[in-house]
Amino acid sequence: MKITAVAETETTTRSVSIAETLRCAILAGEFSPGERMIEINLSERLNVSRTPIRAAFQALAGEGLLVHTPNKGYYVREFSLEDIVQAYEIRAALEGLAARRAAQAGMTTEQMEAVEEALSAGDALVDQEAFTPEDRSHYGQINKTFHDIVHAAGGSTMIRDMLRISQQVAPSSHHNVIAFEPRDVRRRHDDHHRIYEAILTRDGGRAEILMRDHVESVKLSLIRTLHSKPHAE
Amino acid sequence: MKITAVAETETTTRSVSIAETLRCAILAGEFSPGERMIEINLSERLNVSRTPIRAAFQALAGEGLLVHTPNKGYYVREFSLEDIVQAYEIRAALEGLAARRAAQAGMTTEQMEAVEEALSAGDALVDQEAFTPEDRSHYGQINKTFHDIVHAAGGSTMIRDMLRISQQVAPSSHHNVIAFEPRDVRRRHDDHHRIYEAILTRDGGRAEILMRDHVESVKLSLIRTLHSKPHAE
DNA sequence: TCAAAGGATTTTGTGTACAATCTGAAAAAT
DNA sequence: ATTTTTCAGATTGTACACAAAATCCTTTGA
Repeated sequence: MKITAVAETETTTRSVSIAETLRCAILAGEFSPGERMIEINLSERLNVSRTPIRAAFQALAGEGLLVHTPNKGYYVREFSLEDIVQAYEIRAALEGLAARRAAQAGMTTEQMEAVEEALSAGDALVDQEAFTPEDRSHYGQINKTFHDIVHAAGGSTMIRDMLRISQQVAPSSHHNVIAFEPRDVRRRHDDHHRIYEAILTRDGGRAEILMRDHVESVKLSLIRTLHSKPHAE
Repeated sequence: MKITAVAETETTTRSVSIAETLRCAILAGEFSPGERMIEINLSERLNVSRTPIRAAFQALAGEGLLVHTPNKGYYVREFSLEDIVQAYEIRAALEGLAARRAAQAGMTTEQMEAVEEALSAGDALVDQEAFTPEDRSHYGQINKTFHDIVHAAGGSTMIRDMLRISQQVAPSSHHNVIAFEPRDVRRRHDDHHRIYEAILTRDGGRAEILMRDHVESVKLSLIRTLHSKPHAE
């Protein structure tokens, strides 16, 4: 039998790992929106030449995290409030699509178990009077888990790519700013239950409508919040 | 195969103009899906060094026209039938969203005039018994005009970016392959009238539903066509 | 004949030098 | 004082050389 040399070292090129590094740094808010990304600057900080830095910049520009202006360079993309609202609209449309497809295709046993675990954990959390910041962060994770599983179950590669891009639009700073009243969180958690139910019963139309409205409600919360204190930045 | 080089205007860099050149070449089908893009090869044919070629590759990879594998290079992305179907689903969702937003926002006078012109031109075309290939190509342009105006009226920057990507998925070869029966064309042209009417009357919900179904119907045509002659390639 | 092994060739990844362009501040002119 | 001009420094764009990795082809062994 033919055995090709297996078990390669974790060979990733510098360009790829630097792109990963910078992606995390940008998403963590270590660069300000609109900030210019100076090649030689990062080249020194990361101990590589400009070449892999440029490659990483180009990759991140393709993902929409940086914007490029010829002869001027790369800048951290800044999102207007309008951009963020639009991103939620896109997410609503695409996550609705993914939920419908998930209902049509069905979930694997592992996915169902993972969703049920997330739902139970959420049940325990929202059953409190008030939320600590840790609770909020924890619920954020649970929420992400739920949506990720729906994407995995119903999202095609292309849908997931586009969802990833539209999710990057709302930077973490804004995400946390959104005032998540306990009442809103309970309502959204209840949405999760209903969406899962619709998927289980293979009701694609209902899953889609529920998911769309679920995501739209976050958009509306955002608009409401920023409307009541417009200059809260 | 001859690549028509884009004119080197002084206001843009080589990387940008080469990306433009290659984008057109790929969309025109001058490279086969899955084909490996060899840097030095193109570098000689276009009389530049490998550096701007690499930059162009990276940009095109960001747009989804090429895929990159570390240490192996860039390949022309190939789309499975499943990919194409998924792209139509995404388009249906996003174009529906754009139509709703267009209805909510309303159209400018110029946009309305352009749509009405496209609709009239279409009316004249579909009123025939049979279509020549020129007719079909002409109708394709009219169709594109209609959708572009709706995108312009209702699509945010982000929606339009994503639509552009999902429209690139179905290469021209496949596009033309789809058997557009006169009956289907007439039906779709009628859809355009109704969608426009819904936008004019500011009925966002109706505009969205009609547009979604309109795009989905193309998807279904495609599935039907490829099902009846599976190995028509 | 076939498959594995090895090396030569090709191709991509990276560093670096230099050219082209932009930026910002000081100097000159009104 | 304000605007324009100029120019030096900084930054990006491009070419090229070399290193690292993959690919291809020949050779070798059963």
